[in-house]
Amino acid sequence: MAQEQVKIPQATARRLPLYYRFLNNLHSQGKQRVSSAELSEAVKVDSATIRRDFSYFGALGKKGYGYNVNYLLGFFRKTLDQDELTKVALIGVGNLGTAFLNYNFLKNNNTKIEIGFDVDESKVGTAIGDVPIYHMDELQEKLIEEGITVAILTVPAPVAQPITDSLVEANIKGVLNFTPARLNVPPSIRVHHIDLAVELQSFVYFLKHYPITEKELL
Amino acid sequence: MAQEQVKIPQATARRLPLYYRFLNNLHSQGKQRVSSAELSEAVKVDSATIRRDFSYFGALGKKGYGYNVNYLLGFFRKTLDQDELTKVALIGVGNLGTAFLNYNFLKNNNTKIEIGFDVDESKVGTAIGDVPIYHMDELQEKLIEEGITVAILTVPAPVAQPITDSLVEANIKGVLNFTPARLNVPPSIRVHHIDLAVELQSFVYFLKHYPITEKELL
DNA sequence: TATTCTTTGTGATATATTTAACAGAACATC
DNA sequence: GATGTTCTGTTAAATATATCACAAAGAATA
Repeated sequence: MAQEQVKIPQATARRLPLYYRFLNNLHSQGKQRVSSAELSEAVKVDSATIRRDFSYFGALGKKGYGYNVNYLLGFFRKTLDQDELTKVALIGVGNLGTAFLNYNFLKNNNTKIEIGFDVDESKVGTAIGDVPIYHMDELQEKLIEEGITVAILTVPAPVAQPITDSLVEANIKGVLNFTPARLNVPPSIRVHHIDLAVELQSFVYFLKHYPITEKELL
Repeated sequence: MAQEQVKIPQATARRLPLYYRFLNNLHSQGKQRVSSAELSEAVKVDSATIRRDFSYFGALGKKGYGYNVNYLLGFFRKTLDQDELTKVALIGVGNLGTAFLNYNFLKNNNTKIEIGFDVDESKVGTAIGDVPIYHMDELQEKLIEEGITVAILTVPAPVAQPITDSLVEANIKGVLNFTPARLNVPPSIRVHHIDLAVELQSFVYFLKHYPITEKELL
């Protein structure tokens, strides 16, 4: 498993998949080179931040030229383990879950939803976006069988914790939690929480209380 | 429109809706008081961070006692403008959009999706979770008519920019963008970008490259 | 009332992240 | 080549965020 020499800041790590996607776009548009300023325009991240981010991986660009799209893409492919597939399970095939299944992470990706689970008998046995749906009763068995260690949790809030306990027993290592519940897990397990209601509410709060500054208007 | 005396840090502002929700939970469980340590356990935020967050609004607690749930709830209700409803439009009634419509922000909320838009004729004229769906052609007319200034964008990536341009013309002030596209908008308009694919990919990157530290295992 | 216990609010500090600014390397042009 | 231009990589500084640690206020108990 690839491990950086020097630890990459988390903020940088979060932007890597974004850079990767836009580099892919540029590549398929036939672009050969790109400057941090151009990339900044596309991904809406300050160009100094982009240069700094890239510099954690060494000198990837050339002064006066910019970055070679192919080279950068190849580099990130390796760095982001694009060759090594991570299998993901989706727990809860409601509207949000179905959105994930239909998205199913396009081409060029190292991440694939392999299996879905729900309690709804009308969904069990079907496939959505080529992903087979199993009954929640088979959760542990199937996860262990497939060696899946990452789960996306899109179930109703009241069952989030019991299902998480079950995931933990099935040896899961990370849970991407889209329910409003805050999960209790052993410290060896990573949970990342994305709360759509909170996102909307804090966005509205920002709109009301944080007027656009002079500086931003420039 | 309420405006703080002192600017609240953004990180704090993002946590406010979370606190508010958990305080509501406590209240409906009949709890009278809560300490920062208890709240910390529930929302998974360090207790010192919670105390600091609260302290931006003044001395809301009592030493040796904690916080009075009712008082705090009342205070946040005012602070978060829970009495003033913000109307939101949902653009794009696919799976993700439908998830939002069905969620529709429960009781006690200052945020409500009032109207949805899609191009799919089979959806136009129906209502999902009590929210009426109109054709995208009527976007500008309806938004202006209803005085809606916040939009959730859940459309396919290729149409994200043209639709955003249309939203801007209709006087929208904020866009919560769930498409992978990075939007170009005038500087007076706020965009918050939530990219589900990037979230998943960077989460997987974390799992692989950031082993749990000693400290976290305590 | 005296004593002990609890828990806040915050100064001090640590950690993390962003941004400005620019020297110098490499490109482009003549 | 010589000259001017472009654009990186990075130093320094600013900004933002989180956490420790503890005095002091008040609650609880005896």
